[in-house]
Amino acid sequence: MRAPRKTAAEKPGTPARGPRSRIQQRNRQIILDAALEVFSTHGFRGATLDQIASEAGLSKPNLLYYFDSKDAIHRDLLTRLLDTWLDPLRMLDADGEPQAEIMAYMRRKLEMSRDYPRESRLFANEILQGAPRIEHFIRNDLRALVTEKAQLLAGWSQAGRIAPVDPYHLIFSIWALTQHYADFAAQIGMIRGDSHDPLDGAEVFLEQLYTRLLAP
Amino acid sequence: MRAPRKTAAEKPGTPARGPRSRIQQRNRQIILDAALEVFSTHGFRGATLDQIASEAGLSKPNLLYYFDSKDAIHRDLLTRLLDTWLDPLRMLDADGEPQAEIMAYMRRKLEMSRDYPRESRLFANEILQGAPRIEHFIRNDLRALVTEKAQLLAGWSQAGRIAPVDPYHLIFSIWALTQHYADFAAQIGMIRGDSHDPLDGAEVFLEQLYTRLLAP
DNA sequence: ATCAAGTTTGACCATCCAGTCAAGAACCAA
DNA sequence: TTGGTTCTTGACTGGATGGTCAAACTTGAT
Repeated sequence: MRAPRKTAAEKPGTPARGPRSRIQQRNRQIILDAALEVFSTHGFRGATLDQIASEAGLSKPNLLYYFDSKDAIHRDLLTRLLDTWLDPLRMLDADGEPQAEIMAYMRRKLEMSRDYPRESRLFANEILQGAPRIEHFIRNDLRALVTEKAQLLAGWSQAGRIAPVDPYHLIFSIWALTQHYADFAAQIGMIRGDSHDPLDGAEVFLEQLYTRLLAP
Repeated sequence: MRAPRKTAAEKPGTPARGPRSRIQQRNRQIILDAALEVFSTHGFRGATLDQIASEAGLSKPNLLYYFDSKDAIHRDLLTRLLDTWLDPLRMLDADGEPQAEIMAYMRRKLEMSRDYPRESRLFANEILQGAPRIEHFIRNDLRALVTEKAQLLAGWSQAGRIAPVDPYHLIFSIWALTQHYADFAAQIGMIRGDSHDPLDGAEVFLEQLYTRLLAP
């Protein structure tokens, strides 16, 4: 009776599956959205359940009716995030035109900073703290994907299809440049004026940068 | 008797000045160093006085003999950091050779990521949270400096001495690319292997990048 | 050696906060 | 309408944490 719809498939640790009532689905979504807002700006320890509850317009015990713990909410957010975090890089196509592929990857990452800045900050917070909760993801999934794509990039370099560049630093540079617009948005806003869109001009600049960097 | 050497010059808010005993100087330094370690990885809320005390090898009440509060330690760290945070950009010389000046600025920032990664992460944490404690610094000091240097860069662009680039995004790109190696060091380490120096190859890559970007 | 000032700490307090619980309210199928 | 299920919450608990304090210890100038 503690957790709703407790079925065999919903053991703790197993992501909750199966059908949920409309109220369940709606409130879980509201809670996750509120929690994303709070966790992404205050970090895990800095966030309180009361803050999240207030942001969600629900009572604190009510949150804990839908999620087992503060940690469970955070874990859920991270899990959903990581599921899609790799997609842009995964789409880098070995059969495509090298420059266009890299440019498209950069554009996809920039879009993520524009459309999901809170997710980016949640991730940044996690890395800053030493990535304690996603270490396995980085060491396994992310590492494997980066290694694979770095080899692809290295191949393009050696074939003279792009300039000879260190493929790892090329990937890191795309992460750094695109995520900066989400993670440091507060700073950029204060410098350029808060009404100014932080990403204004970013795409043109980054296209210019990578066009010049990659030209063979 | 609560605070040591309480003189008129040491009102709260005023940075403590005047002579301090050797023990004072030594222990304040030890505390600040321990606090930097803890704050930079766990953030302000995530850090506890017990953690800092343990890291410093002192008792918790002893910390509070040297600093009025947890907040005061954090404020002290930030103040010291901001004092030097602007220096690399400030040194960008209007009378120098444009490309060499920008390259030297990039190198100075990269050096800071190498030599002071904890300070970089402390700063990053603060910005992620919306920069509540350093808003005035960013809106005033940093904003003025960036505006000034952006005009300098714009002048160089218009004079054809460097390629025509958006000066603000040029500055942001240097921040993003250099600070990434400090702020996301954990991720880089997990991908490239923890024994590998995260900054290995970074300087060469960034020189290549900015050489190609800035060539008129 | 002496003693006043500076330094250290065990014990303590007040608050905050994650999580519990039992009772009540809303919902829905029959 | 009825009765069981799902949802909601006020009141509470235990532990963590920032901060206090008085007493004890150390230091150094005389």
